[in-house]
Amino acid sequence: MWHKMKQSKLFTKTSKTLPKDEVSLNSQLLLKSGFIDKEIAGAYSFLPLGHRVLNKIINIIREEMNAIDGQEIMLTSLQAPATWEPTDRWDDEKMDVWFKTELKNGNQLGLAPTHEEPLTKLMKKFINSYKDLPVFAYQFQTKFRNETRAKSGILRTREFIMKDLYSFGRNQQDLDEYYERAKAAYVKIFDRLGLGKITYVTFASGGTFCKFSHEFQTLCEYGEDLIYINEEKKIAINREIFTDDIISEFGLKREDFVEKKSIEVGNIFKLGTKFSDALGLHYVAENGERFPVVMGSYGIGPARTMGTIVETCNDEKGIIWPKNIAPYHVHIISLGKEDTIAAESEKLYNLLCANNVETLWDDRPNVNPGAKFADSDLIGCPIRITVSSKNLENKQYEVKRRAGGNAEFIPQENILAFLANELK
RNA sequence: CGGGGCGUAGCGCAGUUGGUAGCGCAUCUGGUUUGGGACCAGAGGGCCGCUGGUUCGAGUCCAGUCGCCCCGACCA
Repeated sequence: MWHKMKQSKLFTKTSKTLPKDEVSLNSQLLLKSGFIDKEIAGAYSFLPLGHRVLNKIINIIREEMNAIDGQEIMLTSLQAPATWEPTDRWDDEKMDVWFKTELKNGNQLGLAPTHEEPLTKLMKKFINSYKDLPVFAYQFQTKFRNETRAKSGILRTREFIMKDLYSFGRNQQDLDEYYERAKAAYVKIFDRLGLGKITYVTFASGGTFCKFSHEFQTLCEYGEDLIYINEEKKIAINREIFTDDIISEFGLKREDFVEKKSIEVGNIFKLGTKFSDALGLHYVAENGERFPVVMGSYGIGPARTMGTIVETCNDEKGIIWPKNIAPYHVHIISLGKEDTIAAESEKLYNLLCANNVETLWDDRPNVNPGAKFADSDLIGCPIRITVSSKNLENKQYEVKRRAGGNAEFIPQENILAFLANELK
């Protein structure tokens, strides 16, 4: 990953105005700051700053998936009907979000909205014996869903990257064990992304093979989900299963819960043998008997998570990125046209870059201080360092945290130590 | 998919009873500025979403259509 950027070379620009019909805060802030661009309703492009943030989110998720023995793959989006017919999900009545097209020869083709079927089919080529199990595969891959109504900026789009991991085990115990590992990994991920304190693991509707699935719901007034929280017992329940029967299973009453709006940022689900039965994914056990593989699926939407972070981490001036996913750690602001300012700024820029501090340098010569500060607040890097003649005279750098607080004046020779402590 | 709103320069908007399109921001040139989105002077930029109709004449009136946003329904 590139660690440095001069703002004069950054092709995107910030904007003072917005398309009037952009209402969601995440799209307003991300469009204004030049992180993303809207192509059509429900389809956004990621520009240099936005792409960096998205990749940082992806990398954190990747590290945690690798830590629970996930093997990264990438499946194709192009899907033939035959793969989906065994589960009856080619039918538009059953799966109403298909984008369908056809080949030159007239054969039908769909753009995958999810990947259980093709991956189950793929695994038939590699899973034969109990010795091949358990196995875990995941990908960061583009999903296409023909939503009737795209909305809420990058929170609900028709094309989006999804991290989907699938587990393949010998039996329910394999599945249950891995499910708990995945749940713990998800908790860690949202913690590292800066959403830990406001993200709840909720009980959600299950399916044929288990009573509940779990969702990771981040509290947010702009969210489209409703969850019910009991802080005492650390229980949260999705609206769709918040019924008297289920509430009583937890030994609680309706009034023991607080209703909150939230955004679904992750979902883990026990699939059981639904797909392995339908597509014929079996293994031979030690005693020679054949069994269907027991599966689970585990999803996170990195772009939706990015939008959620913007929705929850901002002030009236712009975005306040958590340090782990900020596009750059430090934003250097050079004030004044003097040669010494430019030279001293460049010295600092090179020093930080050489020490792996990701740095954006506002080196634009003819931009007024007010505009530079406003841009810096909007873009939202965690640390701003102002280089001006006033500070240079005192051999200091002026440092300000985007999250708040007053500026601090750090002796020049201490700047690396200060940043190392600040960014650890 | 139902309901509502909106399409005029890159963005925000104005456009009178129908008479041949304008303002601010942004951009370009020159100059003056430089600690919280500067100022002056000049310049470029338009299929008025699209198609059809009414009319001597349509950004404006009528019909259709496409697109965008919001609410709802839907949403492993």
